[in-house]
Amino acid sequence: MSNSGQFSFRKHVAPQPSGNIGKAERTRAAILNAALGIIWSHPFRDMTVGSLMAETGFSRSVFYQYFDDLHDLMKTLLEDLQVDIFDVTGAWFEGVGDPIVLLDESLSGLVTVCYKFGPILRAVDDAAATDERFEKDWRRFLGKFDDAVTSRIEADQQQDLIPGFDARPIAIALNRLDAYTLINAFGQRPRKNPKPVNEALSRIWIASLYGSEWPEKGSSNLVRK
Amino acid sequence: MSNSGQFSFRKHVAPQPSGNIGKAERTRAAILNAALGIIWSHPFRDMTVGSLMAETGFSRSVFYQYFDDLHDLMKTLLEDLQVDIFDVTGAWFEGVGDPIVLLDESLSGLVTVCYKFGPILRAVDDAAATDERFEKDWRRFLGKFDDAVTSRIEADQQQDLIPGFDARPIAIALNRLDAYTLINAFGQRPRKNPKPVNEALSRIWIASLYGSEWPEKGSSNLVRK
DNA sequence: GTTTAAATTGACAAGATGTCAAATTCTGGG
DNA sequence: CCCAGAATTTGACATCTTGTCAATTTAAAC
Repeated sequence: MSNSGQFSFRKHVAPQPSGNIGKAERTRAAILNAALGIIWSHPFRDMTVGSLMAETGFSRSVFYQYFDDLHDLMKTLLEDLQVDIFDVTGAWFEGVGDPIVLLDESLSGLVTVCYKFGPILRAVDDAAATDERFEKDWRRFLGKFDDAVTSRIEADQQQDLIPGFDARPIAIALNRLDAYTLINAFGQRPRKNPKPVNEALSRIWIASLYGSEWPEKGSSNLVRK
Repeated sequence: MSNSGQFSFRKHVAPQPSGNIGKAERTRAAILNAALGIIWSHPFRDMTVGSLMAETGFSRSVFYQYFDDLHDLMKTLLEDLQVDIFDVTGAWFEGVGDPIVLLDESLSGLVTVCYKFGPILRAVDDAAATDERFEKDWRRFLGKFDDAVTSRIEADQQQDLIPGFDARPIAIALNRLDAYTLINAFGQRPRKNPKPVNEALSRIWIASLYGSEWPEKGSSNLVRK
């Protein structure tokens, strides 16, 4: 899905013995494209195998030749999304340079990708609610980020760039912040303006991790009146 | 749902002309209790009208005498939850006293309630994915918090307790942080330990809103090596 | 061109939903 | 105590969606 939106699934088209492209691969790609088309303008709950295959012109049973069910199809979409997202957020995770600058870069990359693929992200989350196996896939996806963020925080803590709190709960919380703020903002059209979203996420991440001064509970200078 | 868990739906039981309780009310309550019982140990997707009514001993069609569909039932559960949550988070919203202390109180109240009713919260979110009308209810619910938090932030900004950023995007982001961190932690058993969750949320909210020192991008004292 | 494997189809059984008319059970007035 | 009317409950039905299968059509290799 590194291409720009709805159509053409080069990624899924395996090379053919001859220079030609197999019918099967073309059919599979057509189904995936039809799915994207639906997801872009309708919630996941409105996509049935029937409505999906109607878009393609093939009969309904063809679907089952290529996918186990709709959630299996969503898994493919999620895998593509995962590549794009890890690509674009790599900077901070690798961590060479000013961590605040890197974090800012990673977040704005994330916002850009999710702005582009917001409806897919939303469909993935919706689909996870209705299928046990796919829910696990979605959790695994989020879990990878939880691990990566936890590691990054712990590394920076060892250098005293980040105060020494329990990293994992914060990592989990910040990832849920991202995922659901982005789904809320870009999950359906009309999508919100990405700028304020980006600023909000940056502010919260940076304040939580690198904001150096920690007000004490009851610190007098913050008491009203 | 101010009572402690699965059973007894006094709230839904209307007073009777005579001291007695109508059969209808009892049936309705039995259905709601059965729903809670299911939600506590199974994901929402496994609850069908059939499985639900099997628990009650009534026939499946009785369900439709009392609710339009499962989402209509979930709406009732959400409404109860909403009361409990607004109850317990009121402190910071009203805002008389040290705002950091108040915020901390509100958050720990929220954690307590969600620890108690986590599976319901999760079921509500899952249910929202499968029904248009109920999704709107869930959004309205979150929206009320978005409004309340935005107001509170703006009020504190006017007193220079909080820096003058665009309040609404931050409010939305922080509410998604809460909702989905809590669903993740307490939405299914075994629930996580509430203490670290509470600490993580407090840290993030307080740092984002009242953390006074804001590191600049590229500030040299944070560059590695 | 024929053969063999892949791709596609239509028909089917199972499970869930929401509706309805009919049957049963309550309730209050005589 | 009994009965009429209302409230409650039931079983059967039509519809939709899903996933499977055997049969048929189409494409590729020899």
